Amino acid sequence: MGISITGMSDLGQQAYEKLRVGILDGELPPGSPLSHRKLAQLFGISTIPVAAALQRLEAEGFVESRARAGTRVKMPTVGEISGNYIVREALESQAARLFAQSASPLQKQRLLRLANDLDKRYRRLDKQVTPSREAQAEVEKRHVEFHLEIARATGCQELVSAIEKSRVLLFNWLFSRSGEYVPLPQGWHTRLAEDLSSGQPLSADEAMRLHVTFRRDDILRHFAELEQAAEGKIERGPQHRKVSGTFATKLQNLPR
Amino acid sequence: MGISITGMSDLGQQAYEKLRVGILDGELPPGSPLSHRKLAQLFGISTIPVAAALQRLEAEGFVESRARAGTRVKMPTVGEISGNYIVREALESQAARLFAQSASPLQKQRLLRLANDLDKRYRRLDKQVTPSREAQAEVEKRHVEFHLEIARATGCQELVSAIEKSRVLLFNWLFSRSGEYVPLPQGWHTRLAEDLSSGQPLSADEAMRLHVTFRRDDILRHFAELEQAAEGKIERGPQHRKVSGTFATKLQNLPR
DNA sequence: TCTCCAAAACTGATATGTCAGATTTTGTTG
DNA sequence: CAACAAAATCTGACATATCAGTTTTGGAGA
Repeated sequence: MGISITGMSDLGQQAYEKLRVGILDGELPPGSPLSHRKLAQLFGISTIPVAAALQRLEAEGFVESRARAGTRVKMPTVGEISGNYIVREALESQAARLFAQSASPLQKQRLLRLANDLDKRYRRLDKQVTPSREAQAEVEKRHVEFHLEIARATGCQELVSAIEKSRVLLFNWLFSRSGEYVPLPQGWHTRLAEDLSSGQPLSADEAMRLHVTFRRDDILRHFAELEQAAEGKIERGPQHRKVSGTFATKLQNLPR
Repeated sequence: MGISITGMSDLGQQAYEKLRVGILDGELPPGSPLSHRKLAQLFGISTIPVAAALQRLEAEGFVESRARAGTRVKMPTVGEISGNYIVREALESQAARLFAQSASPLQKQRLLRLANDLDKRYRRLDKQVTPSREAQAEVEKRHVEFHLEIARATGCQELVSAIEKSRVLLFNWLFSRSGEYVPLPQGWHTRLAEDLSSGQPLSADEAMRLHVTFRRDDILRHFAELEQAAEGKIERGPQHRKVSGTFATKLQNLPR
C-alpha cells in the first residue's frame, strides 16, 4: 500500500508510519488511547511531530480526537462502512471501465496471472480449518494489490490514490471478524480479470460492481452486531483484546 | 461548500478557512508564497496553528511545501485536472444512480426546481457580453450546490464528502479562464434532473457522465496552454497578477 | 454500599525560541 | 560585465513550557 507522497517532515512522517502500521496490523485496536505526550516519549521526540502525525491520521479517518479530552483509534460505524462501499464501488467500477477501454495486452496478461494466483491462495485458505491471522493478512494484502494493479493500469494517479484511501480504511476491520465468512466462488478473481479484459467498458463496470459488493451485506450485518454489543457497555474503559504486540502495552505502562 | 467536520483546533481551523477562501477566491493565485511566520503575524497567532492549517491544505492539494524552502499555492497540472475529472465522473455517476434509485418525489421536485433556476441564471449570463467575475462565481457556486444536492439526496455522507473534495479543487480554476467558453445547451441542467428522476439508474449514470465531461476537453486544452506558457519562464519569481484582494499584498509587504 | 463533588491527573492547543537547511544577496575576482 | 563564493536572510521543523478544558479519582456524607 505504497502511499508515497510525504507532505510531512521527517519525524512526523516516521511517527505517522509507525502509528499507521500499528493500527492496520491490529496492534492498536479501535478505542486505544493515543496520548500526544506518551507517544512522544515512546518515540523519543517532542509532541509537535506527534500532533502532526495524529492530525493526518484523523483526516484519513483512522483516529478521532476531541480537544483536550483525548485521541483514540477510531471504531468505524456501520454507516461509514456502508458509505465506504458506495464510494469504492464508484471508484473501482470506473477503473474497470478505463481498464477495459485502454489496457494493453501485456497489462491484461499480467492481471490474469495475478487473478489466478490470488484464486489459488484463497482456495488454499478455505481448505484450512483455522487459518492463521498472518496467512489471512497476507492474502488480503495481495487482494488489495490486485485491485490497485487494475487502477494503476489506467494511468490515472488520482484514481489510484482515491482507491487506496477508500480501501485502506477497511483493510483492518475486514478480516478481523470471527471466522464464519462465506467462501468466494470458484475462479472469482480470474473471471473478473477476464471480464475486464473483454474490452467492453460497460461489462467491466458491471462485473466490478458485483465483485465489490459481494460480501458487503454480510459484513455490514456483522458490524451492526458489533456496534450493538459495544452500545451496551457505553465506553467501558479501553477495549482490551488479546494483542501480542508490544506497541499498545508499552503505551499503557508509560508513567507520563 | 460546507465542510463541517473540524478535525482541527480553533485557531488552526480559522487559519485554514481564511487561507482556503483566499485561494479559492483567487486572492492567493498559484505560486503565492505562504510563509509560516508571516501568516502567523498577519493572523495574530503563533506558527503552530498556521503549520497545522498548511499541512491540511497540502494534504488536500491546495498548496505544496518543501522542507525549509517554502510553501506556496499549488498550480495544478493538466494531469491532475484530468485525473480529477475521472474521479468526479466516477463519484457523481454513482450519486446519479442512487438518486434515480431511491430519491423521494419531494427530492426529485426540489432538484427540478434547482435545475430550472440554474438554467435561467446561465442563460442570463450568456446574454451578457462581459459578465463580471462575481456574477460568474455566484452562478458557479450554485452549480456546485446543485450537484451536492444530488449527492445529499442519496443519504450517503461519505459520497458527499468525496464529491465535495473533488469538486472544490476545480472551483477556482474552472472559471478563471479568459472568456471564450462554449455556452451550455438549452435546458442543460433541467434535462439532467429529468433523467435523474426517471427512476432508471443506468440512464441516470450515463446522463451524469455526459454532463460532467461536457467541457472537459476544452478546459484541459486551456490548461495545457497555460502550462506551456509557464514552462517558458521557469519559476521566474512569484507570479504577479492583478489581484485586488488585500490578502496577498498584505503578505508581501510584511517585514518578517 | 452508594452518591456526589472537589482535587488531582491528564489531555490537546498554543506561544516562544532555537536550529539547520535552502535561498537570495552581495562582494570579489577574473 | 560575468562567474563564483561567502555571507546574510528566509524557511520549515522541532523542543520546551504553559494554559485551559476534560476526565479520573478519592473521600465525605447519606
